[in-house]
Amino acid sequence: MVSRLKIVEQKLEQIPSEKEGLRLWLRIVSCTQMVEQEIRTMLRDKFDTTLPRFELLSALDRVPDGLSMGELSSWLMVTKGNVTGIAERLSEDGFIKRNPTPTDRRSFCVTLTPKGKKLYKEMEEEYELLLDRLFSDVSLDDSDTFTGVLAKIKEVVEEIREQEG
Amino acid sequence: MVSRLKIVEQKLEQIPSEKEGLRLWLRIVSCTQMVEQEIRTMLRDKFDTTLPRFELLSALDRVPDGLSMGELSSWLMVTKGNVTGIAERLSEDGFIKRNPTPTDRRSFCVTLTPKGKKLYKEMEEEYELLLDRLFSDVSLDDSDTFTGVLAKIKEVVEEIREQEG
DNA sequence: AAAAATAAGTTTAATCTTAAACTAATCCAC
DNA sequence: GTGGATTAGTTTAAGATTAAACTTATTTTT
Repeated sequence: MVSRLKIVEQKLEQIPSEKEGLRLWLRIVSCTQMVEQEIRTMLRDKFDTTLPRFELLSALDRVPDGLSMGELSSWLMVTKGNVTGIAERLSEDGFIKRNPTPTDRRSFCVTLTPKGKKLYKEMEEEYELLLDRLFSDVSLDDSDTFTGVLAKIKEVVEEIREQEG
Repeated sequence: MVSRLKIVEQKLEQIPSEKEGLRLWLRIVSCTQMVEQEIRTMLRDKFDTTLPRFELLSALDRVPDGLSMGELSSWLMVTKGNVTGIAERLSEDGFIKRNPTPTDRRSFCVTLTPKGKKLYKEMEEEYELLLDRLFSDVSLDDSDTFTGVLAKIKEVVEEIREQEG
């Protein structure tokens, strides 16, 4: 049977080098999963919370006037139903508030409560500390190239979406 | 309220430029989510299946001798409990088989059935076609830089894990 | 060889996630 | 202003995901 430690490397070694797109994609995915795991572990150990909850609070912190459920869904790139659930639990715990919108009775304006703001500030500090540490070895030049590649990929996705629906 | 289309861009604009690590991380995450969404949609529309199921079949296809549940868990970078569930459903549908291991009665050697192999081959073709398309604009040079950056980040994660757990 | 430690895999309980169907409110065309 | 389309958000049903507790088997220690 296959050696345990080499599993992830083996994954890439077995891909023919002409499949450059596939190799690159698998590298991105595994890196992303590793970094996310670090963030999750930190959030759980230090704040007994989850990444989706943190991300929702983070969105609200950046837009002090609040966001609607649909805007949160776009911002977080998850379905509206998903936002409903996370927001419900955060609301029960008193971290966010769903304010009615005067101009549209279907809509809410979701904002952080003082309690939520306070918690977020504490989490944000640890979060940015962790990211600084994780990305410390990436030079500004590399970062620029990297950003450019990501932008290209996103553009292609957007093109495909326009073409196909 | 905030314009719908610009939500994701606004997310990045609001981050101070000195927080380079954070910016880069958010770009990676949003790109990854977009690409994953395309893959998920393709798998659902064309094969009525999900990404985790595809990934498990993919792992088994690359190691014809089979993988244990624990190896699948490492390969896919998810918990063992998660693998149990996905493998159970794939097994019910007749795409994989869990063979007993003669040397260890606790362990299984999971392999693709002929039906599973056939399905995977069809999916693989579409999958690679999609990835080629998505990554077509990325030059080999950029790809190298990109891979280098990803490797650096992974190394840092591994260092942190050695230090702390 | 018995006891203790480790390892493989499952189970549990909770949360996350999605797509699709749904309800209610708003908008728009006429 | 009525009727049809759109939009905001929820609900539903199924699957994915996790961490922690657990069961059983293997290995190590003494």
